[in-house]
Amino acid sequence: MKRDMKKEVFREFIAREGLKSTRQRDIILDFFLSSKRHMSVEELYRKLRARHPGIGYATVCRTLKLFAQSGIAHEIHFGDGQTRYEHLVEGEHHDHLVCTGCGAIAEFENKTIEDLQKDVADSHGFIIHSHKLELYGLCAKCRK
Amino acid sequence: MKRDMKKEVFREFIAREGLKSTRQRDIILDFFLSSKRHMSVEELYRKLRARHPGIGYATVCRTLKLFAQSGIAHEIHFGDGQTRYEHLVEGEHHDHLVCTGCGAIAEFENKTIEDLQKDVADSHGFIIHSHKLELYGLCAKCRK
DNA sequence: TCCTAATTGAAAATGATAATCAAAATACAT
DNA sequence: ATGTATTTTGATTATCATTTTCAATTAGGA
Repeated sequence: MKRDMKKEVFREFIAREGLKSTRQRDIILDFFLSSKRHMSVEELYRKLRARHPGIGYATVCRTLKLFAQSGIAHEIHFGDGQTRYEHLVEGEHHDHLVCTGCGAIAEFENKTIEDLQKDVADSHGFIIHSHKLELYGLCAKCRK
Repeated sequence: MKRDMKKEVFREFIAREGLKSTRQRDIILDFFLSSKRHMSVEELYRKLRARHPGIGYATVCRTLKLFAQSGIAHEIHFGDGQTRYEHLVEGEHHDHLVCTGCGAIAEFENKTIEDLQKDVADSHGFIIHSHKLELYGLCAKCRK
């Protein structure tokens, strides 16, 4: 399934780049893939540390960056100074609804919006490589 | 016109909050309003400093934050670790096209996209307070 | 003018990430 | 299995943009 596919993609990335497969990378990858999406580095480190006290913060940072480079994860910034990573299969994309009340994050995709973005870019002579769309507000629970 | 209106809005903000009108705030406001949009704090500080050597970095940071609070400016983050401010009249809104080649920034507005965003939010039970849409790619010059 | 509270600028603190570096681990050839 | 060159690790230190601190200054009302 998807999970093993990502592990395979990362394995290939490691091999292609001449990097090494290590105990720490395996542990972090397993933990990352079985965690909820959109975890901040700090949060992931804290939770991982409870089970694997030996792993350093620097290693977690480095390894998450590698996940992003390999294409199995994506780095996201919501403007709160925390870097978050979400696991993601290559080519997949979605945008975020962020609740400013409780911090909940919902994902969505909207083909029409993406098409309109392309139109906007065209009219300015730009070629888009990536985009970021975030909607901030209150979720159903918090708006009460 | 717009420029004086913003100065007036800020003046009212200062009064309402029980803050004081100072020489530094006046200088920074004038400089900010007559500068190009999307300046980073560092860039603004550097240019301001050339004309007014006495003003400290901390004061510039603090004052720009006040501009944002008063509603005459908006804080933006493009993910490069630099905070930028743009001057803006209350209620105005636009999104950005960012050239990853030369750093050029173009602005756009698209009512249809905004409407679709609202639809998305509705379908998730969210109420949107703000949003961020950034398109990253190459501008006409850099794509050659 | 006087007085109190806000503001300033310089320097130190913060907070998240990145770089350094000696020690440990890995991959590969033998 | 062993050696060895190379990469990786974890602890520590550095970085970088912003914030905070704090004593000195300044604003604005009494």
